[in-house]
Amino acid sequence: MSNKKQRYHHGHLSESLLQAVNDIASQFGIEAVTLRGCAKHVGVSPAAAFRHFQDKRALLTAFATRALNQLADTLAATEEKARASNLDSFHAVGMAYLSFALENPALFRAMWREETIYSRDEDYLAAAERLVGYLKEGFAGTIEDEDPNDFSPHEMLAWSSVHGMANLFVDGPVASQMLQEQKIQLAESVLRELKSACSSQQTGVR
Amino acid sequence: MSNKKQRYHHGHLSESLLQAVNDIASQFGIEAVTLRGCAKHVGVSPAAAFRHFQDKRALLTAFATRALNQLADTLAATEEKARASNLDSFHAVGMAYLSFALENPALFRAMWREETIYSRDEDYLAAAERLVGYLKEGFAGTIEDEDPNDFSPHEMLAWSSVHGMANLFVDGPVASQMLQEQKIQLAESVLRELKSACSSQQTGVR
DNA sequence: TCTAAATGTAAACAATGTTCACATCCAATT
DNA sequence: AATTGGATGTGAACATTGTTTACATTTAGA
Repeated sequence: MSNKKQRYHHGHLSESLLQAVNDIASQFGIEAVTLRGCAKHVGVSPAAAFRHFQDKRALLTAFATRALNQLADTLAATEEKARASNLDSFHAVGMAYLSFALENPALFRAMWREETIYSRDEDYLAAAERLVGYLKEGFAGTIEDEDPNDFSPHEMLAWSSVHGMANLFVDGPVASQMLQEQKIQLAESVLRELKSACSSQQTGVR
Repeated sequence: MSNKKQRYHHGHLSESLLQAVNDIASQFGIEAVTLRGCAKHVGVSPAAAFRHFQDKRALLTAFATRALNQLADTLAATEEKARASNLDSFHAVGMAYLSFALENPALFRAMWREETIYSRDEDYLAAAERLVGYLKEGFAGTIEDEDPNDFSPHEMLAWSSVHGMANLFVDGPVASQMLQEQKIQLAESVLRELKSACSSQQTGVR
């Protein structure tokens, strides 16, 4: 009778539902995430989810938001560590971005999938803004930042490369034909090339 | 009484279904594509689709395959034209890739979405192989190609940048904050930076 | 012309997202 | 402490979707 499972109220349902999304998406892919599946995974009735999320789409939006924040956290920590250790923060941040995608493909896929989320959602937008900010900062460590409100070609090149490589490593023909180890090595080389490309004629860095 | 619509047999159903996917995906997004919706759009019963495609997933696979081939066609034509006109084929192919994504977001999104297709499908793999081949060729026009069976850092950098930029232009925060025109201009600049990065013979930085 | 294969239809099923009326719990006020 | 209102969870129901099955129609070739 003292079975914890029997409690009528869950306590942390919205949190647990997000965890369920993560578990299921990690194991079977985002397409396999189902509201009823998440509810069952948590041990709750399907309708309960609607007390915490307006929609399935809202749930996925929250999931994407959390993914963005998680990545931003990682990048922030990485940058700080690199800066403290006097290392190449550009390289470190780029590799952190890639590692995140490789280690959390489900999160990475969910982040920008605008068709399955409410991309106008306030929290989502804030998280996206924050991530973009960190990226600009992180890359600005080695790239001149002419206009902080706009993308310079160098900035765009840097982010595009890292983002594109992450995508190609997670989905696409490259993904299935290379081992994790090889991907990381290739990424290291590419980032070195990229850095020399981005820091070439740089005017001034603090 | 000679109403065409009344014919029992459609004639080009599989082709029409793919067109329906394109129409619906272009207008409402891939997530909105539904087997029944496609059938209705074509004026046929839902079950009819299963005479031509084993699955919804098989239909989407065929759609992705066609997208890959369409992009490969475009790139091939672009490269040939550029080469004939003695233009910068690297730049031309890169821009063609980006334009395709911008003009056909539905096709571009479908291409590599491994979770919604049978990525082991024979035709799909062949189309992917073909596209990758054209990319390597196109980029090989200005990039040294050490090993045609492997990605050199330069090749990977080139494809990653273009692919990443395309993704950021179609999905993500950049997508909604820039006009088509600005995107293209930025892409031009980035490609110029990229080319000087890729064509410089600086082997082994550091 | 006749028949078999190809192609389409209607009806049915399970799974999913979603809603609604009701049940249970928690916390603040009396 | 008892009460009560709001928050949270349940079960039943519904429309939609993917999919299968048995049957209907057409087409092509012997």
